[in-house]
Amino acid sequence: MQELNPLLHSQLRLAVMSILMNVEEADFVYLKEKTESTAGNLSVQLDKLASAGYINIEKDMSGKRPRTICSVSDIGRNAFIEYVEALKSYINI
Amino acid sequence: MQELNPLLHSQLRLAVMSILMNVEEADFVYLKEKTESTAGNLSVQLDKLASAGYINIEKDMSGKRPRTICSVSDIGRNAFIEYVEALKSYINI
DNA sequence: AGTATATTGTTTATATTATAAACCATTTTG
DNA sequence: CAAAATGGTTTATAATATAAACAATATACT
Repeated sequence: MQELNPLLHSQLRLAVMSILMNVEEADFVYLKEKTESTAGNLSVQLDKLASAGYINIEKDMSGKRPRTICSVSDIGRNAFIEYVEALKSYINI
Repeated sequence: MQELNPLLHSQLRLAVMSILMNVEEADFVYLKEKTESTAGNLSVQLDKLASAGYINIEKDMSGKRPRTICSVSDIGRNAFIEYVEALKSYINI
């Protein structure tokens, strides 16, 4: 059986990646609402994805309020695709 | 976003369920080899699946060596199917 | 104007989970 | 008979996810 990338095999991180795979970019607040997560949890998981190079995080302080903008990187996109392939071997689709 | 049943969203437990979905039954040794897990880890995860009623465990001591035989229950089968459906909303298949 | 509340996060603490190490009973092998 | 293998379980440790507490600024209220 193939191994499931542990970084992606987490509900919240998978949700974030899933969203980012389908949009150019998404900010912290949007991700928080979409995933229905707490800010703390989201913050931690975004850091992990960024540390692995799966997403790019840009902190924009130019506006009145801080804004954290995330987008998936090529590495992240490939990892996600590989994860999905591995997953398919568990659930027969 | 739908929630992913935490009991199934674990690599080893998912692997076990995935195997059991496709066979009548499987014993401890077979599951251990297929999943390449340690005995301790497998023992714990099988217990969890059994506690949730997802699998039936029959301990056969009739032979020379003990034998632990597992099979998926109806509850487990339904939970697995639901899990897969939820998962599909994350990875667009 | 000054205080209260909301926004946008981060950091730290706690609970849960997964994993591995240690152990036990029996059985086979040399 | 002693040593190793089989088939596990129990307990300890490491990793992870989650939540609670905190901080800095911005907006709203009186």
